[in-house]
Amino acid sequence: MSAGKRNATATIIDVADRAGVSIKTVSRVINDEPSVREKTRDKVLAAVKALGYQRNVFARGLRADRSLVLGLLYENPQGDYPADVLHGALAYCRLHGYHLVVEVLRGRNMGEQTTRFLSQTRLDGVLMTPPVCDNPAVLKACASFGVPYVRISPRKPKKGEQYIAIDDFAAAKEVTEYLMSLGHRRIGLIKGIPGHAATIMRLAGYRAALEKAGIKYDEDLVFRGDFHFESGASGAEQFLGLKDPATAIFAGNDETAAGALAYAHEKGVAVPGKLSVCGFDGGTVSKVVWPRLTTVLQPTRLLGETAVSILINAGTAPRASTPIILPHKLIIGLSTAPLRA
Amino acid sequence: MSAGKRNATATIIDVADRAGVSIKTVSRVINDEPSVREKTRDKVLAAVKALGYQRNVFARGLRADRSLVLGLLYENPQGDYPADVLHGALAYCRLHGYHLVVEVLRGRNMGEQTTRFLSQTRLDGVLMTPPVCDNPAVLKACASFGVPYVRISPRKPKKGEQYIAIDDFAAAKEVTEYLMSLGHRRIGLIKGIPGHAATIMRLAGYRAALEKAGIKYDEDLVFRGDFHFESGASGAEQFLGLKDPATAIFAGNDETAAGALAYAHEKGVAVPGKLSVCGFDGGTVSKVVWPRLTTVLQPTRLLGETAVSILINAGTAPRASTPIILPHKLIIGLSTAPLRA
DNA sequence: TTGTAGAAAGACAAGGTTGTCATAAATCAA
DNA sequence: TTGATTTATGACAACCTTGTCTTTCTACAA
Repeated sequence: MSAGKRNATATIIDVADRAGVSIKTVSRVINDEPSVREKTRDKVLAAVKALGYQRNVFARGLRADRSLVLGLLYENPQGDYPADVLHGALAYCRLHGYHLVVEVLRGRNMGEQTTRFLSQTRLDGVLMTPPVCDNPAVLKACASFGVPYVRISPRKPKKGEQYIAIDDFAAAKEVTEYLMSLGHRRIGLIKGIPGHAATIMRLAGYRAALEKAGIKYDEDLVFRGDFHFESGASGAEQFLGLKDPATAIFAGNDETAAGALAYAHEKGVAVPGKLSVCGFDGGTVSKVVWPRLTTVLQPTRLLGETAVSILINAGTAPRASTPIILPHKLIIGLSTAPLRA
Repeated sequence: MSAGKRNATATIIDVADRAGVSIKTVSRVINDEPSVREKTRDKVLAAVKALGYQRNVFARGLRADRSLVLGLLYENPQGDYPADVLHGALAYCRLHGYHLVVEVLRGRNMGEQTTRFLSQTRLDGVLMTPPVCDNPAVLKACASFGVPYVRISPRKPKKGEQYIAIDDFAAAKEVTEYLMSLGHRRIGLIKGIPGHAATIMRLAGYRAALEKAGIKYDEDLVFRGDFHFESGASGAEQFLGLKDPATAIFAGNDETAAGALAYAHEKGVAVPGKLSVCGFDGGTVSKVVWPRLTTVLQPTRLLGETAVSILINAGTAPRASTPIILPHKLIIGLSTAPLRA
């Protein structure tokens, strides 16, 4: 605790006095502007160091209309995904002198929430994860404030927009093909929340893999989940109760897979002996369950880092309008095994 | 993306012009100061609304030396704990017009990192979780900036300091007593990272419970863990390999418990049939493993909320110097069962 | 009516920085 | 050396609020 008046920090004027130059020259040195003699620069830097001078962010922000602060918007605060994005973003921010303020958007009026958020903090940019990044009101709010944003895994990328994503389609196809390579033909898919880009693309990848292998798409083997544990158990229940039951389950994410796993344990169905289970995400959940999950490792931290790098370099770098697709990786765990006849 | 100039927002001058009053009067209305006629207030508010005026945070911060921004410092970005604290804090912040900027401190020079952080962002307060909150350099840095802070579960509370914590001692005692009530006498304890307040207090609670029950403290039944999955497996290995093996394991946290669980599954030791396992935290991990863990639910979000409330009310409320101990709760899962002879 | 107290409103400065423009110094060519 | 050109530096305004102090208005008592 210990309240108390903020320490009087040295101002640019103090530095100028001590260095025997004008404040403008100090400003030039601090901002790495040209037209400063080396000798002068040294004098100023010495004074800065001696006084422990730190630029006042408010004054700077007021004058320059730049805050050096970015925002991170997301909806669901649970799980590793948002936290990892946050920490990736944070790491890159720190490296470049930026800071990050986070905001969780909830409920119906996300547009208003965004407006309030943006008007209260003058952010230099915003990054957002699904499903917030697919909310038109949120995007509109950003646009109306003229705040640049980068979307992570958006559902419908706008033309010319630079966004970041992984190839959910390819990843899901890989998983499905991997399961088929183990001999599985009856593969149950537990979908994620309807409408999510990930849900849609992963379903498409799953279907593409089946089709390529000449396996007929069976609606009984698709369960409408919600990325949560319980839906994994429900999905497993459906798939295992079929006349021709599934021998493998591809869950929408790790948590769902954990649910399926738990149901199997409950019913005495051996994993991976009688049932193979795959997850998606590669976070903590996939590592703490038993048996350790076969899953797709998303480069979640990297998503955050890259998003921030785009925002920060938006001004300088020539704006490439290509999406950045980051690599995923199929992690073979202990929850999948060859089908036994 | 869509870079571009920030939208020209209305200033206080515009509002004053439109309302036909001076800027100072507008300022008074905005800040809910007295001495404004109701009629005038209405005029001003109408103008504010019409123009969509939003106070410029930089100008305000520059003049008032208050940022309405709080900081959250922590070290280990993994797991539910920091994320939950963050979201609790965030919720309270939003309710009171504050924002939250997060910073992860890593490595040796946390003091310097804190100094840099504080000088770059003019925070109105800082909250921190263990083990950052026990780092003297960090505390010193905060003090030298005159930034008030609240520590969550500090190891050695300073006299008169208002901090927040749960009663780790009592919680650990409860867990141990619960296990003993099931008939267990050989209870292995997997400790957390040495030096952490939680580690120390939980060990003490464990010992106190044993002592009270007249059970001799056995060093073979204490394993030095680190709050991670692997140490759970190692601990279980040690305990189950004893001549007189443990029949129950009390892990330092849920992740460690998951490790113990996995080891047991691996070796075919039935849980809870042959071995009971308890965790600590009550987060996602405890719910996704099978069987669902018996654990201690920490009010993690509430810790964050309460910490922020203390910071925000520090100026106004009469500063109570009592620590705030938030309630924990023993959650009986499916990973514990009576000892079978 | 006059005087007075208190409430309401305003004028002005200050806060620390950066942008614009002007000036001083250094460099170079003739 | 002189004049022209480039480079380095400085003076000053502007950014948008809020704090201090002053002025105006209102209400009420004498």
